[in-house]
Amino acid sequence: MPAVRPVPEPRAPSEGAALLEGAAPLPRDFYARPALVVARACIGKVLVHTTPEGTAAGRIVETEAYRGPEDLAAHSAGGRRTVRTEVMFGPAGYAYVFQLYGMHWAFNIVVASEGEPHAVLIRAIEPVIGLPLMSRRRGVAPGRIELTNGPGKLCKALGLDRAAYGMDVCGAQLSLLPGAAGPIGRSPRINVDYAGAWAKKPWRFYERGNRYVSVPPRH
DNA sequence: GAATAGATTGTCT
DNA sequence: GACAATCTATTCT
Repeated sequence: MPAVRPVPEPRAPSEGAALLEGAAPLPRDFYARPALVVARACIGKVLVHTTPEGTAAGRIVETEAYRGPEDLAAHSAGGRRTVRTEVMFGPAGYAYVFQLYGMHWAFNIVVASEGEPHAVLIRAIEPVIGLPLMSRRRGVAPGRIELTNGPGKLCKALGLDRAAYGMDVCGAQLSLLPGAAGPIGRSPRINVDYAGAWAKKPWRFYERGNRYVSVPPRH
């Protein structure tokens, strides 16, 4: 028996399909709120991305808030405004996608008000729709947590890359759908040790007990 | 289970 | 030219 974290079963495909039919995307004002509020509110919501290959979606189970220019862990630290960070300075509800380590992509949603370069990083999802598509993109069997338990992995699974930079997250191709969350935990953000005191802030949110959370929280 | 190294490229100094 | 909001395979214990 593998080691033990509580294991919610993945939603049945029928449940996912029903979810897709009924729900309207969360409106832009969902994102136009403080970063910590949105980061927490995103837990349990369903991130959906549709491409010519098909639709894939998952429940968000882990997020992090980034709040430049003060936050030294943010790419917008110190008000740094470049081609890469530009979208963060615009209105809420658009995608900030960046590449890291030369080969992985990470997906964020711009939040707060225009001119405030804040974003919420989506770090892990629990697959809900398009399991075969995600499995094919990742080269990982459906049902394995390695499908989507990390920022780079979920981007690959959902087909999110540079093409999604600046994309509207309130649109037909890319959106969040309503969803409920279980108990929510907090911890410091992952791999931002370079940010000094800012690295210690408990700005990571996750659904407690969800096996898709990328880095197992202590307790 | 834990620790390590290697992959690989856009972005910024 | 350095390095990154990571992932994987491999090599220990």
